[in-house]
Amino acid sequence: MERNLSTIAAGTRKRRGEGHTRRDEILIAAKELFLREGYQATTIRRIAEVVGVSAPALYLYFKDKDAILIALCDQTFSGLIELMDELDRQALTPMERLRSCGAAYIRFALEHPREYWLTFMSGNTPAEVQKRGHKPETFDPDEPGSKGAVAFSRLMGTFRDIESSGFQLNYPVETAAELVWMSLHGLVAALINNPEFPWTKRDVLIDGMLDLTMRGVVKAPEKS
Amino acid sequence: MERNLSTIAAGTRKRRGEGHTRRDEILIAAKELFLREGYQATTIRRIAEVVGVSAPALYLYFKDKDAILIALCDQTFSGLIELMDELDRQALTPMERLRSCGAAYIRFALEHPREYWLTFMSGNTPAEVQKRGHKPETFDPDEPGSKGAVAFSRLMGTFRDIESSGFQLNYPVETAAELVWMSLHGLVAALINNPEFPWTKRDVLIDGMLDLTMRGVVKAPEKS
DNA sequence: TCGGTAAGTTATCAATGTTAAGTTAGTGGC
DNA sequence: GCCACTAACTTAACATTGATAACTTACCGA
Repeated sequence: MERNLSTIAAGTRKRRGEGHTRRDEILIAAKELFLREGYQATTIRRIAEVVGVSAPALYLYFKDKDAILIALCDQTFSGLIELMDELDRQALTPMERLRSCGAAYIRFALEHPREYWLTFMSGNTPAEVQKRGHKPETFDPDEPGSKGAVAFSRLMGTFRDIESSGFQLNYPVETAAELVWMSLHGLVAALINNPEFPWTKRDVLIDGMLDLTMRGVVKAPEKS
Repeated sequence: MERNLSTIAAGTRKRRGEGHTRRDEILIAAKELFLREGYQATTIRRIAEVVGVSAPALYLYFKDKDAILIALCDQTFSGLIELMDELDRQALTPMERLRSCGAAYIRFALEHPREYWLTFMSGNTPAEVQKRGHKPETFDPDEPGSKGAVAFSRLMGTFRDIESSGFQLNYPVETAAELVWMSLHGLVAALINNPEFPWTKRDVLIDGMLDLTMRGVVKAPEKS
């Protein structure tokens, strides 16, 4: 438990206008600690210690501890979006792209389980859920905490492409995208949250879930 | 936020041998508070106050705060098991029973979203996940925290019945059960955790997910 | 060079989970 | 009847936590 994490820049004070680099340092340290010890177990003081700065200094850059987590979630979502951009660049049929997208999503989650956990499963207490029951009427994709919706809308775009390329869906695009994402999330959430449970082989589960969702959502083409 | 929760039994001290009733009172109060305010937001002192007892008294009955949550999770799982018992008593074909079981699961989750959240999504920090990577070699279904596995094995039984009643599955029973449960969990987890997200209609999503999983897991019978 | 302010510090707060140590009161044995 | 035993508590305190208030430092532009 005592693996040491060297301080990033002990004693150096940032030049004027260079505060954002300190902000980045905080994010790097916080991410490392959140992933290693968990969100709750990571204290503001510990983050500050790793950065090489006093604890209250963090409040110059983040409203509170949650804001640090939200910023990190946005980073993760941006990573997912980039991952989809890459798939767009490859010459794939929309169907191929959908499956690749699903496979990439699962791979990302299982290769970075703690990051996935942090992003998709660490927030959201029931109390919070009850509180913020309202949405802002104007959607700003750059405001903290809204990169997730951007990523999801990209998935919907893939379904639109599938439909306009001649395939028939069993559901409207929104519903199809939601069902597929929910299924994949259910898979990785279970695997990540209960790694000790005696699941059947991962490869079987992954391929099984991809088959299940693809077949379930897009109509089998008529044999001609 | 100030809804008052009357104390259960202020000032009365339990007779000798009646400690377990105090334990039950603690569970009732803790459940109410956990559901209302969330796990983190609920303090040991507040639970004690509602029960009408001093804070350290809780440690006579529970090792720590987590132990209270685990006991409540077991209660929830027992409820799910009972729900399945009820379906067993109805005269249904195995296929009907599977779908009813899935529908009942979803209904339970959406009717008691906070209880579901508490049971399936509130624990499991990444740190914990890394720590308890070992399982006890002897499985005791009555030891705290293991009612979940019992409930899941019941679902597998349903798949065994389907198979032995002549249907063919696309996967081994374990895999089939896991895929179905994961999908349904993904659905309700998303709906519960992000109720403000503009999902398509719930009924469509629920029926869609049930269709998707059933069709995906059991082979369509040959038309004769 | 010097005032404004970005970038920090120290001191302190109230709240939290948990433990130590002492107290009360019911009960079985004589 | 009473007395030792112990189940069922209490009060006091601890170390840690997230967060704030108030003060300081040092860089940069005019």
